[in-house]
Amino acid sequence: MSKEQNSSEALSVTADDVAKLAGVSRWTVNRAFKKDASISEKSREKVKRAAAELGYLPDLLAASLSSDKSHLVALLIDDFANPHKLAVLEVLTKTLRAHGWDSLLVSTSGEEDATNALMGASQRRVDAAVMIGSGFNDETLNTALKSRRVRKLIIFLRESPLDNTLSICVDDKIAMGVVVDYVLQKGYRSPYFLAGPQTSSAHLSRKETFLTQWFDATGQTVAFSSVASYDYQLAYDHIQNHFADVGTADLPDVIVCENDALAMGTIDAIRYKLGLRVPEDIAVTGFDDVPQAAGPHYDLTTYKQPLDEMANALVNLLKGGSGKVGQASTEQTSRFEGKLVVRTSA
Amino acid sequence: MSKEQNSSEALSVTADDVAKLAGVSRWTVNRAFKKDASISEKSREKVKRAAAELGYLPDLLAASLSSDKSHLVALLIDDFANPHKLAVLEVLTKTLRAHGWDSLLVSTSGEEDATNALMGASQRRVDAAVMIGSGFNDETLNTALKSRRVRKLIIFLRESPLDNTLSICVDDKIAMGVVVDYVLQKGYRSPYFLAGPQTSSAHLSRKETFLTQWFDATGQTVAFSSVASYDYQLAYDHIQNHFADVGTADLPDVIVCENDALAMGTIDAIRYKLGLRVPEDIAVTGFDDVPQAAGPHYDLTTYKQPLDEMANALVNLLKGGSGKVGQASTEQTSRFEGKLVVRTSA
DNA sequence: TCTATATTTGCACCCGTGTGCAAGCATTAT
DNA sequence: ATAATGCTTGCACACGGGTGCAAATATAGA
Repeated sequence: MSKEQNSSEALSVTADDVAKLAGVSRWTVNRAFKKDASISEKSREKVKRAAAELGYLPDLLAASLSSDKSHLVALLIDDFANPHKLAVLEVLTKTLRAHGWDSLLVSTSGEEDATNALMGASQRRVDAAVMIGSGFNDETLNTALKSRRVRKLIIFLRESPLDNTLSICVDDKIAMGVVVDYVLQKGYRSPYFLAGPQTSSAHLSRKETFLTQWFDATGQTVAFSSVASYDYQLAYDHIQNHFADVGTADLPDVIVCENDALAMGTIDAIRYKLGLRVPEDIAVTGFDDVPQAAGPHYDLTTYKQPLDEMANALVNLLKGGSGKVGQASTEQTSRFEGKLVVRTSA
Repeated sequence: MSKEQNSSEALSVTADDVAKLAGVSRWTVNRAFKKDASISEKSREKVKRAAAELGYLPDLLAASLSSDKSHLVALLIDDFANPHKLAVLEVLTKTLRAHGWDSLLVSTSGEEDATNALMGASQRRVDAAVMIGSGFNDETLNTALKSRRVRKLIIFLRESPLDNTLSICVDDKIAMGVVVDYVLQKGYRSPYFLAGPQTSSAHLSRKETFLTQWFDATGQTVAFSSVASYDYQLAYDHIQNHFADVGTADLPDVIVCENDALAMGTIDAIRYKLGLRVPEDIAVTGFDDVPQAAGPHYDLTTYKQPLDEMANALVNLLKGGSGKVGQASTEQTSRFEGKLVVRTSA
């Protein structure tokens, strides 16, 4: 029986112990574990062998403390309703770990909590905080920035609304251009745009980009509405209510959704509440390409973001050292180009 | 130093700085931030004010190093395909944070990687490692345990196969009992069980529990099969292939799935490949109650685990208590009771 | 008022590793 | 063989705060 799961001595194997066994100094032990350290192969061999025998591994806490580099990144998420987040988390944690960073996952609820979370992360000396998604409004970011306790603040999957933060996201202009082209080419003429929460910032949203581009191409304005969060259920309810009493002639022929979560709610509302067919009566497009979108039920035409590439960009940013919080730069935003995944929903 | 600080200065505000400003010693500053410390309200006030002015927050790295408590928990996940994981992550991170723990998210791919991940986490002195899900086999766990570098190893959502690990999971016996009762009560007589990966351990799987209980209730054995991972697509393909050439008379009247991911794949295969109806031709049950299960498309009858309760149990375990809240035993496995969510799929 | 007791405060030492420098050693050129 | 050069190695000091104990102060009891 092991109420005590481990022996305490195993945990306290320190570089000194290894040094004694290997007959070298503690610092030589240290160097044996450092990649580009100046140490002879012979010593390294010797140390590694001793370390293995004792089960020694360098203590990252102590290392972080003295080197002032934690190799820790905080991932802040406020919206766990969107299944896309799971894919994002997977890519980010795997990519980061492959490059030597560990991920601190922090879920935040509400805006002021985001600031708390950021402060908490900073207490762990994270090398960077990555805010994933859209629920973080400008207020939050501003407060966070003012506190000045986070080394790097990176907005992931969203255009940065402030000029002193870094941002990694898809190029909405290109993306929406592709969607507009596709929708037009398929012959749809009266689109409806379903957007998520509208932030107060003046930056161009995906919705506005679509509306503008559609207007440029056709001279027509696009009807739209937005729901309070990127939530399946909200989209479902909204579409149902919004189009319940609309005559067939006035229905859109395609509903362009800001992401897949909304698109899936839209499709189900069209089918199960409006009693119409997708895509015959109303077509639907999404954004993200979540796993469910590929299933036979939704079979969603959607725009896929190059997550791997974007994760690598994040690592690059971490390695780069540029882009300190509060430091203005002209390359604050890295925009990426994804690709349209055509399926049968539109 | 003026009130205005640039970012690099702000990061290095230390307890000494606050002490100087407040006119006390560093240790008093420290106590002001500790809950049950012996310190007068007056001093605490004074220190807090000074700390606020400087923007001081105690450094968790240093604290962890010297106190040997990191207040960090590693969450190991190897299966990001299952949307249920997102809900689990949300509950765990929120609950842990509410109790003062941060979460290190580690995604592992493959068995040997799990051991690496565990070692990596131990280098950060995590208070505990929580292995979430099913992909971790006994070999992995054994290796991890042998290394003895992790303080506490907790298996979440799965029965622990070893006797020196802790486990927090749903009581499969009760859960499957509820499912068996429900299926019987609805009049289904020829069930089929679709299981996920079968671990080599001798512990009772959900599948075997169902089979046993069904046999006890009806004297009939249940046909079953298993797929290599809890994956929508695998279930979809498997059901499609398995039942493609089966005559209508030989089809099961209900397919009991080990979790919702499999159930959703099963439903879509039944509808889109076999061309049959759910539940009229074949009913389907799941396990987990993922958000998608509630949608009108699947509208899945499924068994919901009490995640909040289980997360609290985890916290309890971390605090040194037993798994079950308010229970003082040193049981290795804490089993919880969920509830059946009845919808229209069965 | 004075001592007995409880509460606050300060301090030496420790946690385990990184950094820059200088001494030690080996290798090569003269 | 000797000096110049380049690797290796050891070391003092730092990182920021926790712990237990002793000194200092406040409170209570007589």
